[in-house]
Amino acid sequence: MSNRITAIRGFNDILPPESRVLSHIEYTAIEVFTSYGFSEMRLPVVEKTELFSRTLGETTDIVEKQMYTFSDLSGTPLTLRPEGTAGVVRAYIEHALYTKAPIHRLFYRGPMFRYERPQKGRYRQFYQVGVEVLGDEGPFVDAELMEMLSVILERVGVKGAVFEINSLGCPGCRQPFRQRLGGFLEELKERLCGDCTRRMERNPLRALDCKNPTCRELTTNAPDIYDYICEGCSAHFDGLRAALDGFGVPHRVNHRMVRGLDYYTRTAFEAVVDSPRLGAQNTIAAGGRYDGLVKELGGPQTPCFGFAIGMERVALLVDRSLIGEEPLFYLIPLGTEPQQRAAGLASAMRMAGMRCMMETKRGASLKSAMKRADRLGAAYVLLLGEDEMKERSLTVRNMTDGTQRRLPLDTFIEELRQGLP
RNA sequence: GUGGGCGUAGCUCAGUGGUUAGAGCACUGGACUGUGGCUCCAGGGGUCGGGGGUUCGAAUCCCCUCGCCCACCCCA
Repeated sequence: MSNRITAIRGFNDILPPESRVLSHIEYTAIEVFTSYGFSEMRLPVVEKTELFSRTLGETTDIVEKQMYTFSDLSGTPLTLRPEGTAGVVRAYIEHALYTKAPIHRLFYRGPMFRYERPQKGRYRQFYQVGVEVLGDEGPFVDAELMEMLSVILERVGVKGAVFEINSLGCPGCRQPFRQRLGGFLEELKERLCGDCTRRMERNPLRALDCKNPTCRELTTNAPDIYDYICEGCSAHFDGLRAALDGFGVPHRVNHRMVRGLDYYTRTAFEAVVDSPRLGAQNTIAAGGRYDGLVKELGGPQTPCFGFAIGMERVALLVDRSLIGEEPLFYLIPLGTEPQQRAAGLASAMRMAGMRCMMETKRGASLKSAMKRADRLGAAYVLLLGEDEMKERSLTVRNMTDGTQRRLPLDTFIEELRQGLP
């Protein structure tokens, strides 16, 4: 047992029935995305390391210590994608999509990888579905996409999500603010917690997000980004709030919210849920605007907005009773002649869109076959034995209430589909 | 990277120095030879996470190690 090969830390096998929850979220999200005009982009899971180190920021945690980086046999440094946006932008430029339409609405899905210590709602391989709008400067789309996200959450039964929004300004106005904030923190250096003194150099904005009560106290009078952002950014943020009101999306301004990636500009947001089911986590989806990224990667200046949903986190909150399942029909043939006949019947049922399984164990007793049907959660058992064959019929047993009736072989599919007994 | 909790059957766990390590659930079969769930009976299944030590004797005590979970950090 101990020398068996197991999956590696933070890489989980997602088995039924849990896998169904993930599929349900993904399916729902894609359906909603599609209704908002998004199309799928299928992207590689591995990219050149440089793509991430350049776009996410050299000093971000992800780039510094969370990337799965390795060299392939040719010696090229590669990285398992830690997030989706960089790849989308890379592909957008590589295929010159900006020459094909002024605005693109794209979505992606799949696993992301970050080397972190796993805990509830956080894994080394985790799944996201995300969207990106490229070529629209907002702020109306920003709000539209948040509204789209709220629709998805509502459909999968996640209650109590709050949208926290903030403006991070643009490179022009963020720089002075950062400096001013750096100076402010410098003076408090001795009294701030260890984490915050470390944050000061790397990313001073993070200190604003510290949970330590002393730090919170000390930073109550910290400079507010609102006093620094330029007119354009300020108008954009006001526009966003108005648009959110227009869409009826409840939101909360959080001037201290910070994003972990450097490429964000202006709008940043998080969908936050306060629930013990999420463990220490509270963000289930997040995103924002990245108006400078396309240009930085060699494309034309292109304003963009996007977000990603953390599927495992949403899975912790979904209302599982909303995940419906088609009834399962379990076909049990008894004897050689019925067995030969059964394959055709099962095939016809499946063709008609019904979910059907057959007892495949040869010579199994009816009792054990019934037991298997029960365990598989069959809604109905279809019994085909010598008696039935003689009168060209089928015994249908309702596994919930135990009632049975005979239906003719020629018409039973029709009858079952019309009204389930 | 740091801290805490936990590793005994497929799962949930009992057993804290003394025969051959147990229970419930699950699995297979039977009672009930064409009828599941409830009941009863039987059966299969264990390097007690791994290694070392103490002891006449270790699942149990000591040391080391690996793994899982949770939290910090950070994030989806």
